[in-house]
Amino acid sequence: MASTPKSKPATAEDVAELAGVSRWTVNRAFKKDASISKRTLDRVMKAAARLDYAPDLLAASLASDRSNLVSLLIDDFANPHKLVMLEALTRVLGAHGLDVLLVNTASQKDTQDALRTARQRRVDAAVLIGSQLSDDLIAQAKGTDHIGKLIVFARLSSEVQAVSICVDDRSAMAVMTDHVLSGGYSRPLFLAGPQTRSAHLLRQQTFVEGWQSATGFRPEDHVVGSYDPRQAYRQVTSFLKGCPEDSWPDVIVCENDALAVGTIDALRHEFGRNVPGDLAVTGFDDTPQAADQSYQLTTYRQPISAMAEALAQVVLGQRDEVGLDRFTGELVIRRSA
Amino acid sequence: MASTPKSKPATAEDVAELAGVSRWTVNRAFKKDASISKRTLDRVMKAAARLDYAPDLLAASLASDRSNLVSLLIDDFANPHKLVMLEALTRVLGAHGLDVLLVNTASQKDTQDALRTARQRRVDAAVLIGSQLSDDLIAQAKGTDHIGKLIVFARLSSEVQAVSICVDDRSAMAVMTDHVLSGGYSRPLFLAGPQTRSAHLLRQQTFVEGWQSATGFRPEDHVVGSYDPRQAYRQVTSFLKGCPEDSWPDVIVCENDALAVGTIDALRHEFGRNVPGDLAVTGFDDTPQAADQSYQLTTYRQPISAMAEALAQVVLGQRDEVGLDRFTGELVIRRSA
DNA sequence: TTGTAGGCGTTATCAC
DNA sequence: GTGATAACGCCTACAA
Repeated sequence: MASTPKSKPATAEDVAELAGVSRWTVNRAFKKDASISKRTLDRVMKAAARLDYAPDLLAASLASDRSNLVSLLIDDFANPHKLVMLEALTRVLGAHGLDVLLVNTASQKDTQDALRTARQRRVDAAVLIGSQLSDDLIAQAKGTDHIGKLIVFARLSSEVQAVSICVDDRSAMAVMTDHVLSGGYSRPLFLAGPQTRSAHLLRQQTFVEGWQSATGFRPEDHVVGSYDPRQAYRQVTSFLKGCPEDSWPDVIVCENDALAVGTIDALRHEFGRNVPGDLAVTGFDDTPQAADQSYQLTTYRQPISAMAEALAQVVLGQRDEVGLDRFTGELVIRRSA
Repeated sequence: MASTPKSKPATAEDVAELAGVSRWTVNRAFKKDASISKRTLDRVMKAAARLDYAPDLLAASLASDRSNLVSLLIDDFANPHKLVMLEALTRVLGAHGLDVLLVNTASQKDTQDALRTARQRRVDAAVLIGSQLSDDLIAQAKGTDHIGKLIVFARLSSEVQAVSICVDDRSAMAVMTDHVLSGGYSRPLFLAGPQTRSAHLLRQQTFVEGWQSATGFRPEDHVVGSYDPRQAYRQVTSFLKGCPEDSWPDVIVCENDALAVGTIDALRHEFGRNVPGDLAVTGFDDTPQAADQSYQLTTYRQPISAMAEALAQVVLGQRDEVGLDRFTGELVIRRSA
């Protein structure tokens, strides 16, 4: 129907000719401000429709130095929460006219590459949603200076070159700590994810110190190598197998839901324990699984959509970059603790 | 360290000047064939390194009409299997030098938009990983003709404009049917996902007809509105509540794991049944969850990485487009059936 | 409101 | 092997 199939796409020039105007007028017609008369605009749009014309974003980016592209770097696809974030980010950024470049940075080299291509594609921002090594990578990254903006999403970064968009881990974990304290448990265990930099230990630190100052006892902790439910399953299993029966925890506070889900499974299937009957467990993130009847996980829900919204505004330069690491979510109390 | 921070990125021109060659030589140095003398190449590369130069992909795409960009359209983030696909696709395409544009096409309008921007960004291919409406959308889509390639991934499409990369549903489901038949069940139920076009009914049809021709009985079926474990949970619950006790199925064959997981949860938590003790369940996809102790789901594993590899080759024009809808995976037998 | 230069940083192609 | 010319399709000025 429209235009000539199999041929090259129409350009502003073609439309201009058909509409009887200059091609600059055509380009203007496709911008929001559009200082153009209604009549010519109509004519242009009609011609454009007939030729199935749409402005070339490559040429536009090249000329304007704004790509409306954001690249998302993810190094961990084992945590189901990543899918939730991707959904929110693509939805919200898309609504703002920003396209998303998704990059799998499973290896360190990949992250360097990703940052380099991000620059080569002139992305307006590179967003790290990685769990691991973010800070080290940012610090090392060559060419970081030419990337529009460097943003760490859903994780606090201590790197000054980057801006963090995340919840206030300290206050979030304080709320969780209070809840756990009110449960009357006496032997808590904190299950942490991969240890990288100091900023990442905030949840653990907040819980441990909060508990200690309230009870006088310093909780145990254990570290899992990645935010993967299956790995948590294995590590929790071997850890608890090494624990004398009488020194078992009665509540396991996990750094996030991925760890919590693996923990609950291990407790059930490796040790035949009930949650919360024999042992309580808490998470962080409120992934879809957390709400399942099988888990009914007490957790903390981050305002992902609002955070994504903030990200969009930062990228578009419509928002001040202060307070972005102070988002507040809410405690979701279910049956697991 | 390198170059001048906060300034604009270096161009080939800058490097040329520093290396004492012309800028065309610089550009040539950055291509694989590189018809260039070793000495000048060294000089150029050294200069490039000093200036932290990297070719501008926007300009390259504009001039060459190849963007090395593939856009992935996803309309359903509730199915955890999507994360597995995204991991494989980003990993494999990335290894081939293809970047991935991720687009959330939750609404029909979004898909049209996505296809349009795909064209505007001159993607080399648009890949639909949607579960719903793919065919209708493809058929309606304006501007489809200007998109390098239109590919439907992990789903058979009957649309001629698109090429499907997927397993042979018929043979895959035949294998599953045989397995279920050998289990000695007598009242199977097929749980299907959203019904769209005929191609999508292949698994159901294969199972139903296979069972019928083997036993003489035509299995019941039930339809779930989306590939969402939680929705499956609800719909299975209400469906079974309407079933007289004596006409309950003894095996539920699900179109995929998302439905199977929701089904198992519903059986356990709404009806107190055991799987496979009281009832067997099968899935399709072999998502990570399927391997969990909680489910131990018998399912069918698609060769996602190989399919992603094929996709890369098709996009790069290195592969014939035949047999792409005939991939073969393997039956994964666990405890659920 | 509309038209005009000049330039964005490459690639393709042809000279040397 | 290297240099040069002409696109690629648009945007930011500025002039009419």
